[in-house]
Formats: sequence, structure tokens, C-alpha cells
Amino acid sequence: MFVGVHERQLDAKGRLALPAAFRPRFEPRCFLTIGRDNCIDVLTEEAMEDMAKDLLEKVRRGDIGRNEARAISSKSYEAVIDAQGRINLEQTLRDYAGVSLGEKVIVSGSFDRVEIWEPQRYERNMEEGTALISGVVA
Amino acid sequence: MFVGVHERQLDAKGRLALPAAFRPRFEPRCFLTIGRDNCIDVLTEEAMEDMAKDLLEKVRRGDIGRNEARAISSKSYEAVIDAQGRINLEQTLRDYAGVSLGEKVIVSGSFDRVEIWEPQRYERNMEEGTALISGVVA
DNA sequence: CCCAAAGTGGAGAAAAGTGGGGAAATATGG
DNA sequence: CCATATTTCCCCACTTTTCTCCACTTTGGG
Repeated sequence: MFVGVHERQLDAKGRLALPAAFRPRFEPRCFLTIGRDNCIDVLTEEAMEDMAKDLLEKVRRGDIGRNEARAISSKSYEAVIDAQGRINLEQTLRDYAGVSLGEKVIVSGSFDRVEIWEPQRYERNMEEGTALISGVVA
Repeated sequence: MFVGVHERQLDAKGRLALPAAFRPRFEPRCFLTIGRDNCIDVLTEEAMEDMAKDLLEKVRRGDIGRNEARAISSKSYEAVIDAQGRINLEQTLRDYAGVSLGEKVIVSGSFDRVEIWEPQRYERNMEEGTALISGVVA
């Protein structure tokens, strides 16, 4: 389970250090893909394979079109974790999430996945979420 | 699992460098055949054999005609991967996909296969797919 | 206060992508 | 069957990008 939030520097080469607490579940590689609300999802290999299987099954049944599956696949890729615990954020996903080289990003656990956010967008979503949890907390 | 997109130059001799990320699954050879929506499918040997078995079964049951199977077979071939990681795109398939010698092509992972596209056609399909995925992302 | 772990940055090395020349194999015509 | 033409393939070379490695800084804990 992934919980907790971390601020990280996205360096000039597009490298991002995964919080040490998240690394063991991902090593030696993880899969990056588009997430909801313009964040980037970081998935384990198993999670990505489950998603792929699910998508192909939906295409086979005609629930979604082939181009939808293609679009998701084209915005995903496999990222290897280097000796310093970093992954590369490619431009496609940087653009999708609105994060820039040399700027700070938010790396946030979200129970079953890790999400990468542009800080201001994250802040806005947090405010909305925080305002609503009053009645939710057990 | 094949994910991610890459732009590649189809050289004057019809050679195409497979993205390094895709190579290990194909070496030492792959099979090329016609794909849906006028793309070229790149399949592993196993995937090609499964497809062949499936087609023959369909012919046997009368779901498709023998000439249909022949047509698919005639537009498929085995491509060896050279020392630089390249394969040859023969004219039949170049024509089918609308790609030209010396021009750029798109090489895209689509989970269970790799697809080769003429860039503009790819772009059109992506736009359609992207417009639909909002509610689909896992 | 010191040590260990985590995060950050950059330089050098390695790999990937691209193009072209020449040898070998194949096809064509006499 | 041989000679010639054509195509295919193998190899080498160059460029660019990526990755690996090293080192410095910061943070948190003992």
C-alpha cells in the first residue's frame, strides 16, 4: 500500500527520485501511464499487466474501441530505476501532467498506486478533498 | 507487454530500426503482417503461430473462406533482425500502410503487439482514441 | 555532534539510431 | 551454362541520446 506525500525536484534531464519508501515495491522497474485529473500514475509491473489484460478484454468485447486502447498504450512506458532510485519522466507525460524540467513535483501515494503531480494542481485537488472528508473519516 | 510510442526513420533501403525496448521480445526474428486500420503488425513467432492456428480453425469451421486466409498469409513474412536492430519493410506492407522510403514512421506498442503506422494516419487515430479515454483510465 | 541514508547534480562511457559502401546471393538474358 | 545485372544483406562509421558512475549536499536519527 502506498501512502504519504513527498516533494521532489525534477532535474534538468527529466530524472525524478522516487521516495525511498515507495522503491522496494517497484524495483527494478515500474510503468508510467496517464492518471486521472492530469496526474501521472506509477504502477508496478503486475498492476500494469492487469490493466493491459483488462483493456484488451474490453476491446475484444467491444466495450471500448481499439483506438482508445492504443491511446493509453501510447502514453505509457516502462521506466527502469537507476542506482540512485530515480526514473525518467518522458516529455509526453510531463506535458500531460504540466510538470517542467528543473521544477518541483509532488509524488503522492494513493493506496494502490503512486501519483506524480504538478504542485499547484495537487494543491487545488487537496483543498477540495480536505473540505469533503469531515464526514468521511471513521 | 509492449507499451510506448517511437518515431523512426524508414531509410532509403526500407530498413526500420525497432525501438530497443521492443527488441528482446522479438530477437532473432519477428513476423510482419497486415494490422487493423491500415497499420502493420509486428508479432512474435508465438503470436504469429497462434494467429495461424486460429485462422485455420476458422477456415475449418467455415467462418472465413480459404482465400481470405491465403490473402493474409500472402501479406505476411518473416523478418530477421540485423546487427543494428533493424528489419526490412517490404513493399507490399509499405503500400498497405501508406509508408514511404526515406520518410518517418510511427512504431507503437499496443500491449500484445507492436504496430507500424504512417504518421498522419496514426495521429488521426490517436485523436479519436484520446478523446474517448477520459472515463476509461484505470 | 556525528553518522548513515536520501536526494541532487554532472561528467564520462555506453548504447541506440542512422546512413552508406561493398560483398554475396539471386535473378535475368544470351 | 555462363555472363551480366540486380537485389539483398552484412559490415563499418558517424551522430545523438541514454545510462552509469562518481561526488557533493541535505536530512534525520542516535
